[in-house]
Amino acid sequence: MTEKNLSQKNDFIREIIRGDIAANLHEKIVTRFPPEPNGYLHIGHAKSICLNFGVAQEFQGLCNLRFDDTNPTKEDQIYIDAIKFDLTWLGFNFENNIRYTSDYFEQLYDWAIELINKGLAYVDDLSPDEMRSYRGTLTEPGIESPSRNREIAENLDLFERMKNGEFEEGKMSLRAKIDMQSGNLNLRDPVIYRIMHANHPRTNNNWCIYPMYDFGHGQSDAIENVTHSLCTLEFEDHRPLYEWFLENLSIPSKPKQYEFSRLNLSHTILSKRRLLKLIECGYVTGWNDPRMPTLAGLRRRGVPPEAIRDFVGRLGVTKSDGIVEMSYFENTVREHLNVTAQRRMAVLNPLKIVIENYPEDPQFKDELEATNNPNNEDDGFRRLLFSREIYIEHNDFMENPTKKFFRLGPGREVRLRYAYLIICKEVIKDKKGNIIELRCHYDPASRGGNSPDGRKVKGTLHWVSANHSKKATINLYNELFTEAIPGSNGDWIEDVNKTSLESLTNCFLEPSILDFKSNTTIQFERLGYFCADLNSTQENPIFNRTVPLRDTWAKKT
RNA sequence: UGGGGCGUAGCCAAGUGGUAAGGCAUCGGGUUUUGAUCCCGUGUACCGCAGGUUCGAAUCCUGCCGCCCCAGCCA
Repeated sequence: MTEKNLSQKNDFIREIIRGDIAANLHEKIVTRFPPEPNGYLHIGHAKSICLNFGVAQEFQGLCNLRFDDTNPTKEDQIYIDAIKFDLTWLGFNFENNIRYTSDYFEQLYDWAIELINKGLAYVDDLSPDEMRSYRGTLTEPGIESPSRNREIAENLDLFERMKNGEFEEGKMSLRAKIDMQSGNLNLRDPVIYRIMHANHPRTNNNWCIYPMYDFGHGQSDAIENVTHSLCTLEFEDHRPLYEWFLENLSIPSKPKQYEFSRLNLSHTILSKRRLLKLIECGYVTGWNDPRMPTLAGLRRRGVPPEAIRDFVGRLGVTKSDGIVEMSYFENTVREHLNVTAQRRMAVLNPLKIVIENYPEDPQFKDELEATNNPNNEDDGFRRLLFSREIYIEHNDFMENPTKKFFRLGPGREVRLRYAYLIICKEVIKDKKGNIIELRCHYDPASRGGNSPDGRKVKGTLHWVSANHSKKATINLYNELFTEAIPGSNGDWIEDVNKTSLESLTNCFLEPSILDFKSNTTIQFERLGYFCADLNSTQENPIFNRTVPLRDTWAKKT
């Protein structure tokens, strides 16, 4: 499905919304994307982003970006900034709809007091350990805390003192009074406020008690008049609690929560906790390492945002959790790049060729014309300088060619793309027997790569002029994990791919490649899609491989 | 022996009682100055299993099996 018929998307969530609209339930559809600013956005978030913003767009509604900042010990302004940047890059506008759960701290506090006054919440002085043992287990009911029947007045007083900073962290907490027998552990008197003597990125030292997710989320939705609160499957059994608060509080609206399955991608991990560990342990260089499935990593790798949007759109939205093959993602990326990327030539592992019958005069200027993008005439042509000494890819030559190898070999003729037909006359080796140079002859009549007499050449090779090309470093990225599902045979960290990065430092680029900035991905013909790294300079060019071209030849051999 | 979900080809996924869409992958073939792209073709899916209802069930009922999530003062 392409983005053009986005409106045709049909999944259980959109079905529910259409039903609600038909039943005239809402004036306007409102959704929200609620990241916790404790890490960078990854492609799994992109699914939620496209769903929430997409739904709002399709039904002429609204989608708020709401930072769920209720845990100051884990959150940071740098993440808030990074999330905004990534969201904009992905192509979504939220400037007028930014919210923070911390905007509602005052209201949330009042609601907590409302709950106390209704006898539906109490201050507990159980320690975290005690609370755990009182909670029971999956199969045994919990037992009630001794504090459970504290007088309302005392609860009010204690809660006020919690707020005033009279207690240490962990000494007191505010709990909802629900049901210690419930089969749903979330309903066994969940903590709704805890003490944290921590500085908050936005409210600074105004508070030393902070609401828990369950107490903050639904009510924030209600404040924002969210109609459809879309979250992932693991929150399914939080829904009764979500509804319990809305039921028992004087809230302004009644949002509904719906859950869909989160995205799992093979050969990578989509967990902020684990991603952070990869960084901390030095397996990658940071959140924006090109191997990371983060939006920042994918961007640096050269993946266009359109491809990400299209990819998550193709997956659909369901409640069944599966694992999507990485190759599916790569294919979507190739599909976009194939039509948009300009073509250039670069040689990764150079093998020098001297064309013996080519003019030796250094003043001789031989300019050839090359198409920039066969899929887009508007990209026009460029001029390529040819010369007597060129580089081709080392593996485009075989001294003893196998039957189906149709590239260069002794006595064989191939075409140099946009240039000439050449024949290999001699193979030159060093003392160890390594091939270090080829001596060839070219056919002047084949200029442009044409075959003047109609003779067939099976191979067309990319090349670069030895004297005119620019030396560069090229990073080839492979899968971050060797296992499709990291950790399926033990510790996930053991499955980190030791060769996820191959850095080649003796590569040669056609000069015009240096004109491309890191936000433009181009194709190196016959190799793949590449883009300039963030740290690339004119003096020290560095290019990252976004994704290789499909290679059915390599596959067979 | 608790609660909540999910189970349609290798992967994603339509389907909502009338006799199994589509995409990706795979494998063939054609075109090609990128072994890319493009174009054609290619799958016996015991619709988790077993019963039942029905003229007819992936779709309804019952029972079973498998997988995922939940015992943070994380989100």
